[in-house]
Amino acid sequence: MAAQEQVDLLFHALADATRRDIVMRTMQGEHSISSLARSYAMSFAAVQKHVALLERAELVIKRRQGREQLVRGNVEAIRDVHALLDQFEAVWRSRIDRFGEILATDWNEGGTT
Amino acid sequence: MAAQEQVDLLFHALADATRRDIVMRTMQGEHSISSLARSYAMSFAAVQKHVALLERAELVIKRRQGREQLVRGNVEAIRDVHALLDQFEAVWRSRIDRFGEILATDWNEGGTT
DNA sequence: ATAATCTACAACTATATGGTTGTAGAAATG
DNA sequence: CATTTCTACAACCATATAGTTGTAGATTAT
Repeated sequence: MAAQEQVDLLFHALADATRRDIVMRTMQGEHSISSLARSYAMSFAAVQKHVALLERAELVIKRRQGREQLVRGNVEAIRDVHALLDQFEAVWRSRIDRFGEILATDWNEGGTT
Repeated sequence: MAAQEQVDLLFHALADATRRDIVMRTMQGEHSISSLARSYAMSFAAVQKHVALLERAELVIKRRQGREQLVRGNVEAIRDVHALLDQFEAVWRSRIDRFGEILATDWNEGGTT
């Protein structure tokens, strides 16, 4: 899969509150799909679809233990997204540097809100 | 709009290569919708839809200048996404701290790759 | 004044997505 | 061994999305 498609998938996977919650829970510790499914007001199959999408986005990793699949969050993928956002910010910063807009530094840049 | 819906929108807006490119270009400097549209192999109306979605996600800001709308990137929204990702990483870190897995610290944590 | 450019949106189409129900196999439990 | 639990996926439906074409008004250029 091309890099851009993987990036599409990463952001798309996080564009849903249920999936974000699954990632958050599995960052804390491993969960089976059934135990995850018990937390959401939707069918088991729906949760399973969410987990499958998260796996394709490499935001979670599954490992089988007997009849159960245990799911754990993958912090490396979060760091990948982080790095992409850093690129956006770097472009914005280079714009300020280029124009040398002194007023720009008055924009609460990284400061108090 | 609820906070979670806005987060959905933010990640969804970034889940498309064309929209990411629009954000990147407008982080560098203001562009009219027409000048943006000339960069992509799709209709003007399609690009306009993308810009509208980015505006709803607050990733870009529009200002009218005569008959043109000038679009500029909004780094604050990028920082909002950043902060969300930091929360995921914080949860992952607290898991490591809780278990006190010494081996975990050998995982190139924040170090050389 | 007229033509060109820019923008906005409606209506449409094809595809993708989110969730459900149903079926079925593997493993754990009693 | 029988039952229960867990998982995987197909087929379906309703809704959302991505892009197109067409129409129209506002602004700028000639």
